[in-house]
Amino acid sequence: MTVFDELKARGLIAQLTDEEEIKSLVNNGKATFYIGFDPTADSLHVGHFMALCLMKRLQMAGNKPVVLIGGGTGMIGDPSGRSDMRKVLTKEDIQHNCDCFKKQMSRFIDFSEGKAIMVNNADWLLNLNYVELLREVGACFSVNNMLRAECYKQRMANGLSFLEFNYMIMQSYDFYYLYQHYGCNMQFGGDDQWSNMLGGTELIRRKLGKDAYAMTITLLLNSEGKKMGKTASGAVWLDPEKTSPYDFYQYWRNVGDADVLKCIRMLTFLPIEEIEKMSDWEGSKLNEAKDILAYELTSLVHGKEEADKAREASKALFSGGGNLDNMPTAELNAGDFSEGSITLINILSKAKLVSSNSEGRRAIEQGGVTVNGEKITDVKKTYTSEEINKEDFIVKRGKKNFAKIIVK
RNA sequence: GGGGGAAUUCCCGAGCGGCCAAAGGGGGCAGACUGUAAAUCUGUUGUCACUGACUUCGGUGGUCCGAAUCCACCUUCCCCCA
Repeated sequence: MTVFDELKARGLIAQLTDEEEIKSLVNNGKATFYIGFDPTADSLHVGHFMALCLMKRLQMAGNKPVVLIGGGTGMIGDPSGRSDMRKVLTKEDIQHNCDCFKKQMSRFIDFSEGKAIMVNNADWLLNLNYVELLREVGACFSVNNMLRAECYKQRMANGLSFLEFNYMIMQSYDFYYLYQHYGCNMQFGGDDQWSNMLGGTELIRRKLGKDAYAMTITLLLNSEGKKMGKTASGAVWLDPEKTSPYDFYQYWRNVGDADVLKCIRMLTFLPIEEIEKMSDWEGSKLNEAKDILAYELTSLVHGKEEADKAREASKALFSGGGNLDNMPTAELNAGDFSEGSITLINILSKAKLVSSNSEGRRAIEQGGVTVNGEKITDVKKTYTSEEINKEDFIVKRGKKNFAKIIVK
């Protein structure tokens, strides 16, 4: 199966400018393509992961990826898919984030000589001269057309600043620049980037009379139409410091029935034939698919060893048996005890199982807290360090939040 | 530049000078049911030393015994006119 057909079969492709042309470029390893990453945080998250996978797939087929870090565009902020303005980042923040991105990406993409390159659009955007730019590319854009773009429409209600309005022009300029300097003939991006990307192909056509192509990746939405990779407390990060491998594993272990296969198809590198076999799994059999999904992704992102640990811990906690050594652990020290004992509420909050004492109290009152399998409903319950260290001391809040407590 | 309107808790959104930690919905959390799923039902959802106290309604001052609510100024946003 060709790369292109594979992408298609996995449902990764959302929109294309020219299917035949893109197909032939990509399948023959003739594409030099770029994907832009805005350095709005100090870690990549699941949304970026899709793009990284796509790059990897295409790189394996002989195409050359250009990773564009938006050090320059990051100073403007992309209004696409947002109803309010982004926080304006400082130069220092952006630089820091760029550095973090580079480190994480190197895990996935082979940046060795001639295989792939990484560029930062700050290098050319920041030196642009306003009037020159207006004359050079400003004339190629129609405000009428821009305002018709979906990404701006959504913002018209709440107000769109001129700063953000220019984002499309900057992104288009990037493509134009990369085309000229690196022979970059294709741009990929999230589906929400479509109009920005078209701006680029259009600019290249007008300025250079050449064809360049754009393709968008399907946004990974769950069955309710919400972006996946987001939890109530924020994104699911690829950085183990921000989202532990265990939590990462659990996130995928808990996807809804309706979304498992889609996720496996779009995010893992399992052969399609193997995935097709799972398509008639139902009911509790689907739980196996969830385990496969969680394991595959964790091992792609954090390595096999971490994936094994996360799987072990999950087995131990949810189905009994197994190895408890790898479960999330919280350490207490002598200072946490007063008069030789510590309240259960304090343990909960030290282990970060709850975010405030009030929440801990509530959890206990509602029967949501278990210590070594025994439900505790006494809000004032206390423990001594001997009791905690006697054997494994497992505190559980709700069904899915565990911590092993150790006193040093 | 002129005129009008808005800012409330995680989000949307109600809010009479005291009965306001602030209606309702969404989301979150917990319980029941399950398959670590979904749906449903119930409880809960500012903080703490939790029958009490403390801090919150864009910001700063003021009026008042008492302010989310009234006044002044400031900030930000929306709408109409130019």
